[in-house]
Amino acid sequence: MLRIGDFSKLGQVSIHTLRHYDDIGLLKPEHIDAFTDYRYYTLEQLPRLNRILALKDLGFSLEQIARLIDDNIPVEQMKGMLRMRLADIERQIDDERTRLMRVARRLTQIEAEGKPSPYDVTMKRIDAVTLVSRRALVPGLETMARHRRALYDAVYSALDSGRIKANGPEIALYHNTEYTETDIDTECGIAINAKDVGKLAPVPVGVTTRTLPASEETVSVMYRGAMIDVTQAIVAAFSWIDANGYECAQHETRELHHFGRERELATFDAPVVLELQVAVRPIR
Amino acid sequence: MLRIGDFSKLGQVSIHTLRHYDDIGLLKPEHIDAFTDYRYYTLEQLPRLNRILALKDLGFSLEQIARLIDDNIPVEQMKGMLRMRLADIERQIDDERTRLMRVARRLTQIEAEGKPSPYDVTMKRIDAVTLVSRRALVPGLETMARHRRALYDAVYSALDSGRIKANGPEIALYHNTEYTETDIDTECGIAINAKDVGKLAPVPVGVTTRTLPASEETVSVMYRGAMIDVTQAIVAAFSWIDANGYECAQHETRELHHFGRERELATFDAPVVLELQVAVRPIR
DNA sequence: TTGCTCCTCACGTCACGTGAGGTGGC
DNA sequence: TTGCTCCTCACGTCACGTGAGGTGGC
Repeated sequence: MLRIGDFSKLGQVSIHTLRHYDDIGLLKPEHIDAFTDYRYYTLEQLPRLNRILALKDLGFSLEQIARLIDDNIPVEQMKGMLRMRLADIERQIDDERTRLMRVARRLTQIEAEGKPSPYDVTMKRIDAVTLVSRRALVPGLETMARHRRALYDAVYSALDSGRIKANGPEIALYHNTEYTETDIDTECGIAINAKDVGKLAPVPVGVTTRTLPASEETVSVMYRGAMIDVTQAIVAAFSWIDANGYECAQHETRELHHFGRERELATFDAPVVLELQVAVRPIR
Repeated sequence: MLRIGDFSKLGQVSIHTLRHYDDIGLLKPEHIDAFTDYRYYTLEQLPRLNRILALKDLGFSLEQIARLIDDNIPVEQMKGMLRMRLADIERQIDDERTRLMRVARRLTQIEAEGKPSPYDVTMKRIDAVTLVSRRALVPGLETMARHRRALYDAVYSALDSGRIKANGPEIALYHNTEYTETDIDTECGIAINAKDVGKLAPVPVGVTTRTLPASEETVSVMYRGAMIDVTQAIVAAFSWIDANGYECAQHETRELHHFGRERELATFDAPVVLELQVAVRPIR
């Protein structure tokens, strides 16, 4: 009979670990002294301890190990658990590789620009939204504010005449596939509850209703500053997408006006908080 | 001002998470109502939340994130933390790949033999040991027991004449580089305390003292059964080494007699518990 | 008034590590 | 008798999740 200290040396585990395995019933000492409560192990228990450690090495939890060891489980089930483990590890390696790319990209960004980017990119899931909107080609940046005011006016008048309430922030969409400062294909809209679509009376010319699809993988950037400088954040988002092995899944960038209504801004220089979203997918 | 529920929707985090970030001081609400204790956030806090989430995506702990965000830390330090993170992730991917190999190997082993192997392989670190031993070429398995008895007799008589106590189990070493059943190059020894080397009087012919080096990466297999069948466990160990991308670092297999003294065994069929150890290194 | 939202404990997760305070064995 | 080994609580880790039980706001 071995005392816990000797058994722990043979097995290369801490005494505390052995006590823990006793507590959870994974490896009970062969005998416990009734007076001293000393735990006594036998040499024959060493292979069991080794089996536990070997399975722990493979990444199984102690609960899984208990199942793999105690019931002499059927071979098929054992194989099943190993296959699950394989899949888990593969997924985890994939995740870590993604992480690696992101960290590396952040590092090269700092090295290139000398300071960390003010734009932090995250990934989200987004739900589908029912959008009432109007779209137009804006000839240039100078006339942007005026054009968009007209677009939003049309959208809001459609909502008002149907007595429909907005169901989220304003959403502006940019449809150009490349960065441009002329002929900007812009859509201004607002989300409504899908059940309210029927309430829409005859709408102003050019106003349409459609559903923007949900997107499992969406790149999101929070922007805080003047409306007029938002292109910086758009550039940051696309450079992130490019550097991290993604591509656009839909050819549009969404701009969510968390700050409120664009029409109520004094100028395009006023500070706002908005969110850019681009639906993406991994390249191949 | 946004209530916690609205802020949590904008940021795509749970309310509980926001409360947690408040508790640890990572993201304090802009205002807390003195009567209701309601937390109120502002839109301007959204970019900070996003930065937290982005850094969490990179795998930083909340404590690290607090440092990366709060003090406007020097760029060099920021780069340093990113490089550390890179190294951590790379090491983790390596670990997972090792794990993957082990799980895969276990699966193919079961598929090949129809049942799980009775031998569980683990990796250990082992310390250097000072060994008093005698070595001989054993012509065949039939005479193994007799030859080894003679070897151990010589070793024990050396210890006895120097009044030295053993400092661990008996260790038998197999020096053959390949599996063989004839001319087995066998060494039988016992560990002593390094300080006792001087006490050794003139020793029997063939008995020598040397230090077995420590080994960071050692493959270990616990064996329980008859001495005579131990070759099965040796084969299992070497097949594991081969399948998991390792090679032997020293051309010897150690056999640790945890069960006691080989001389006191009635026969080589008696059940014993022993451990096989092979020092290894990753290939390339 | 009825839901809805928010609040503060408090415990659980996972596999132990780290003391605190005390006792048996040689 | 003195170290050494062992014992049982009990709390800490990490980033929250999950109730319990209660209250403010429209």
